[in-house]
Amino acid sequence: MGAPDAVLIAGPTASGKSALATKLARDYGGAVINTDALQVYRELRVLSARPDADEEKLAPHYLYGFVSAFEPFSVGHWLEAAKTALADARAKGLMPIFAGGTGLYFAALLQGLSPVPEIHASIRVEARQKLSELGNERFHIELTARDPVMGARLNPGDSQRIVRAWEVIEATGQSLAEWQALKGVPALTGDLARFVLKPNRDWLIERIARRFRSMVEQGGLDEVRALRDGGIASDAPAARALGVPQLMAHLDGRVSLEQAVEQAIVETRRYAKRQMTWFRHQMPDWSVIERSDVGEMAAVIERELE
RNA sequence: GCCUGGGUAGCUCAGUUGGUAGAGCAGCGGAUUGAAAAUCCGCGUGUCGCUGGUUCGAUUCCGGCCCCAGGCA
Repeated sequence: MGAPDAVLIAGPTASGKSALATKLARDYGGAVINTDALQVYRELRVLSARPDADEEKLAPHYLYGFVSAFEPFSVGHWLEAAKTALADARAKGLMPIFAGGTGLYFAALLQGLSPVPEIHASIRVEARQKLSELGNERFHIELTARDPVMGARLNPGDSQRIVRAWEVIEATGQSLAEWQALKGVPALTGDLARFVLKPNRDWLIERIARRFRSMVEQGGLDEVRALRDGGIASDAPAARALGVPQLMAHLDGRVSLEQAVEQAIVETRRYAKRQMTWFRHQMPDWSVIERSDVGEMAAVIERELE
């Protein structure tokens, strides 16, 4: 069947995606393109488990640590950057290998995003202020009055989505439901080899705990301290990265380091569970790889690519 | 050895004047369209230490045994 136009590797946190992607990139003359929402942040090398300089030397890497944790960032920004990276890799004759754990980013890549206009920052701020003034229940009632479809679709507790729905109808005069009914344009098409890693759960749980402890030993606290010194907003995406709120609480003297570490490990486990739910239901036709050794995973993929 | 307290969900515990039990945390399942490592929705998963007795019925009452913690020797 020959080489595919691109390889996609999705997997839960700590499943060994990066090492696998790098190995494949070396074996096939490819480039690794980050498909993870947090590994884009420059300031979070350790805590986001970003490949280090040595690993990046083994093969070309795109979209790792390329934005500031203090700047606004979202799927849309990532998708634009991914298109550029994809074109660049192809121009250099490198096989694009998308690797990461963010299901939404893969969805955006493969299906595109609905063409919702950019919402001005002032409206976004206003929406959030309104939510905190009114509280979820009343905010949701108000949203429903203006946008019955989204009001019915969303749960009042779902702060992130009710705010989004509100700001969209406020800024565009149209329901987010109408916008989302307009399909996006896929950014990546062609012959795609798609794989989702599904490690043994006990193995993954063990690895998550071990990895987080080593992150703390390798400077994780310093990264959090830097974010804090920089005055990062507590609702900024990078401030919500796994481990950051917990270590921040420790730096503020509210919990012991051990408590912070344990809590961060629990949160990471939950995240892995959510990721696996996404992969199971949103990516039903991807090839599942149940091995967890990098060499074995690569062998499975290489066999499929023959 | 004796005394006291305790053995109930993965953990910490509550409770049943006798009708096979429920909270928190953990866990499990699900949703997911521009902050997604986010945000949200749903679900108790159990030899009530073991063993006899009383009883229509025992996790609950009584006896014996085992285990844990503390105290006295």
